[in-house]
Amino acid sequence: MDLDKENRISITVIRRLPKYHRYLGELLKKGINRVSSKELSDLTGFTASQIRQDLNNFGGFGQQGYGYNVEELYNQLGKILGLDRTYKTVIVGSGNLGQAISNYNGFKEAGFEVLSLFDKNPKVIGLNIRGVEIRDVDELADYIKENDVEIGVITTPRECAQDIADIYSKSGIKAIWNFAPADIKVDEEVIVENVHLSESLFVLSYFLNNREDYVKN
Amino acid sequence: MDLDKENRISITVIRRLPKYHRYLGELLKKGINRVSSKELSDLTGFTASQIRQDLNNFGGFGQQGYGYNVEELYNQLGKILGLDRTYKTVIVGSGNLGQAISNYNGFKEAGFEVLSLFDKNPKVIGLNIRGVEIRDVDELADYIKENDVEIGVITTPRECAQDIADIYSKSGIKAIWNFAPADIKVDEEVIVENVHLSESLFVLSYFLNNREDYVKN
DNA sequence: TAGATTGTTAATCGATTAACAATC
DNA sequence: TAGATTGTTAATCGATTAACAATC
Repeated sequence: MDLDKENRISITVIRRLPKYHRYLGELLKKGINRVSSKELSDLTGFTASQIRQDLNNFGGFGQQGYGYNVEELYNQLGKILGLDRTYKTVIVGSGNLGQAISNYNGFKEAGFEVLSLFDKNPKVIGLNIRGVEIRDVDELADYIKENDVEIGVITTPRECAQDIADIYSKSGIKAIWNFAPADIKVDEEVIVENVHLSESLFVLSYFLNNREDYVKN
Repeated sequence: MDLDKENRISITVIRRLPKYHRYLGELLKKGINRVSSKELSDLTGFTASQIRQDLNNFGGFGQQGYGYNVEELYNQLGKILGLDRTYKTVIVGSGNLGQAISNYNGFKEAGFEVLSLFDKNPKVIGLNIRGVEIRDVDELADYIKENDVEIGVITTPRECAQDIADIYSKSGIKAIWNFAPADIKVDEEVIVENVHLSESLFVLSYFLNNREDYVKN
């Protein structure tokens, strides 16, 4: 029997965690310090039963007859998601999308610090975007090693994505956040999270043309 | 028995369609005119059995002993996804993310035409971003009605998202592509597709800290 | 104590995979 | 015809929901 497989928490559970975390953060900001699975269900749209199941994968955070302590659960989920530390990050592709990510304060607040942008266009190399310099992509590998960069973002055109992924992979980066509409191939140990915007738009388009298949959530 | 429910194609199937479509487009560009479910499996990472099941939800596009005709399947999937026509689109929030979407040729090529950007910042109203004007958000409702806009994008900060969603909803927009980190509430008949970038990043962060749970795909 | 709500097991539901007859 | 590969049914697997004892 494969114990790893037995204990592994399924991806469907993990993808719900950020939403719990977000709503708990909102409750916390409102000064609410207690929440039941039923109330979380009303907020998130997931069933109360599912929420209790999900959370119990990581431990018994609740208390019978009471519910969950908002602050504690928020912090626990933050820890589970790895939001209790910071991550050195670089972005390759300094176009609008790269800049959008670089400038977004929400990521910085969550611990994702963009050290540098990279591009191959000489016209933009050297520019400074709200305090973040654009460097030559030729320097990427060295920069990653020298600065212990852990996360690499790809916001280049599709054609360049695999090349950048190769550099990332060889330079020992731990995870790649890929926005290019391509499925990049990397070494086993590198984690890849894709954001395929076209796919999302096409799903929207599908439902626009097939309303009868559309169910909220 | 609810026939609607019986016939409804599940969201998990629909979310795989854009990937099939993308790889078929690549095969087509390479001049390959025939593909088997086994070959599509190697490309996409889904099982051949699943691919055949998925496609058969929409009709028997294949031929025993032969496989699928690349061009025909590509066109059929495009039709299923609604990519055989164009969509009038507006974007509210003319920051980097809004501009990234407005400028991206891939969406235009797929039929999504950005008519206008909108913003509430007087400093940017009137500017022209690669041929797309930034208008005052006060004109949004009228503009949508006058131009029969079908799709509205939200690339504003979180705080404004619900307000924009309300305007969209009241103006008769058919679908909202939401990038704000909030779950907007709209009328039943409006389709909402969310792109929650933080959630994607947090999942990446989870796997970075829990490698043993990471499985490709 | 009585009421509320969790943690957890069992039941159900749905999605994926396996298998193979049909047939090109 | 022989080989290949689909379309489709049945089997398996996994995820969600229901139920309720435990307990705060």
